[in-house]
Amino acid sequence: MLPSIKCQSCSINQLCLPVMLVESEIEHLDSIIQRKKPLNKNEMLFRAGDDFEAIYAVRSGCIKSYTISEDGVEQVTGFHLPGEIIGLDAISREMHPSMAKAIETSSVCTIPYSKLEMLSGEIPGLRQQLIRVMSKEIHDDQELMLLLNKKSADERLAAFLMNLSSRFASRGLSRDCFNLTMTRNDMANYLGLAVETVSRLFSKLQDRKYISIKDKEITIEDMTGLSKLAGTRCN
Amino acid sequence: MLPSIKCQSCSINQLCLPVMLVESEIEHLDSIIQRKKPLNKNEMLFRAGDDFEAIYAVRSGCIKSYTISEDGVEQVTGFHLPGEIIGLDAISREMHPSMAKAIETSSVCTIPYSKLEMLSGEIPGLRQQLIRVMSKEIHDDQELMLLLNKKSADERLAAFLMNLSSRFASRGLSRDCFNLTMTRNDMANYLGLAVETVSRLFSKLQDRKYISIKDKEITIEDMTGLSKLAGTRCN
DNA sequence: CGCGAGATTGAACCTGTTCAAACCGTGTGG
DNA sequence: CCACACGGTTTGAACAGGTTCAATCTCGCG
Repeated sequence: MLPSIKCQSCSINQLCLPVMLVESEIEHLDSIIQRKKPLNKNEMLFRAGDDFEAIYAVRSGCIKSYTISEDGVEQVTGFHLPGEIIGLDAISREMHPSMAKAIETSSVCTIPYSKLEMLSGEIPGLRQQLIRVMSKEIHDDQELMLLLNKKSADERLAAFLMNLSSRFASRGLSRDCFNLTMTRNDMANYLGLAVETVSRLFSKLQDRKYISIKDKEITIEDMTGLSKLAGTRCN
Repeated sequence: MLPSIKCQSCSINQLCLPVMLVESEIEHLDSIIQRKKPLNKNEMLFRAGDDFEAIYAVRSGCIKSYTISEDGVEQVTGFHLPGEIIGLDAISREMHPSMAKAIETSSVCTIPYSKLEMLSGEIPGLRQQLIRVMSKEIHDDQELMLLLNKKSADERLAAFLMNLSSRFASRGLSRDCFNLTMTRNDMANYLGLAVETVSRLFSKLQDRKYISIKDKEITIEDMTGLSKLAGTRCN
């Protein structure tokens, strides 16, 4: 518990649950939130089958969420950046159907759901924001389905990079230079491709001067080109 | 407006928003719901870009929801049976990002969102159920992503049929004999396959006595076999 | 009867997978 | 301090699942 960190002063509170709240309401929300010590790389936040107690807001770092099918195949369902909420898929069954793991040192805010649910009865703005966040997740998932179902490997990777880029930008970070903290494996899994394919595509995108990569750091050299690739083009 | 139809007497109210409500609350909910005349086959319920006014509950028939990407490619995102709620992806942007069309004669209940939002401040059970429905949709979408990303064509079709089967069963209908109201094209699109592939797979599943098809009516002859196919197997 | 949308079947093709090998960087223990 | 092991990445070559294109079939409907 780190009492010094509060929603009121959190740099990303405009991306998170407090968006529509006034000062006094934020204080109220803040009072139910628990903040534990940061998770180390590869540490689990929750596992499939765990009782549903709380939803989580990413404060820093990056959390990977994924499911495992009966036959043991892993499916990465998302990479969550600061301000994003995790665990919403657990509400309906009161049990986590998916897992969440830190892919780099990350801190999260724990929001006990029963308290949030009560509070949302009192604060209309909180209720609205929670529902908006869920609605956005539904919408984003549908976009992802389109991506996975209808696009070629090139388009998928380009779209993935553009998506990351704009999410970093909306957090006040650079839109054309950022770290790819996840492994090639995780990316490939998320995009429904083989690792080898992703690796080849990175090489190709570099050859064609769309991007350049140094270690984990990617620089988008030709944003319009890449976005065109993500959209319509086929090769 | 058909005043004779009410949530209180609706045969599927235990699958719909009223699940957790007591009689008086259901009445209240019912009072804000509008019921128009049924939609004909191929009639649109809403279009992408439409202002978000309401969410919809399917009462009878089947509604297909789908998106269209910038480059005009259609992606079917779901087939909605009675009791299911449509339009939840529109809340966050106050605009419909997707389309919904009746694929057979269907009736829907229109639930004006501003009124629902207000009512959900007064009725905790309604708020909870709305959030559960959204949570379930998030979860279902993730399962679908796994299906599209990690499974072979055979597994996809088998899983699709099993999914329909169990949804019909939970509506008190036969779990092993039902109508496939959607076209092969829609199924293929939804599953991320070519029409031809779906057609071939149906033939194959019939040859191997998993199912039999007569016109639009499918009978599942070997439920355990089909579910095994949907799960682990590969050919 | 004949038209047209949807469904089925066949055959060639292509994108992305799989298998295999090598490479690179980092942390660990002798 | 170096050797080595190991996870992650890259590259090459063969393979396969599903697509694409084209032709035919079926059925409902004017």
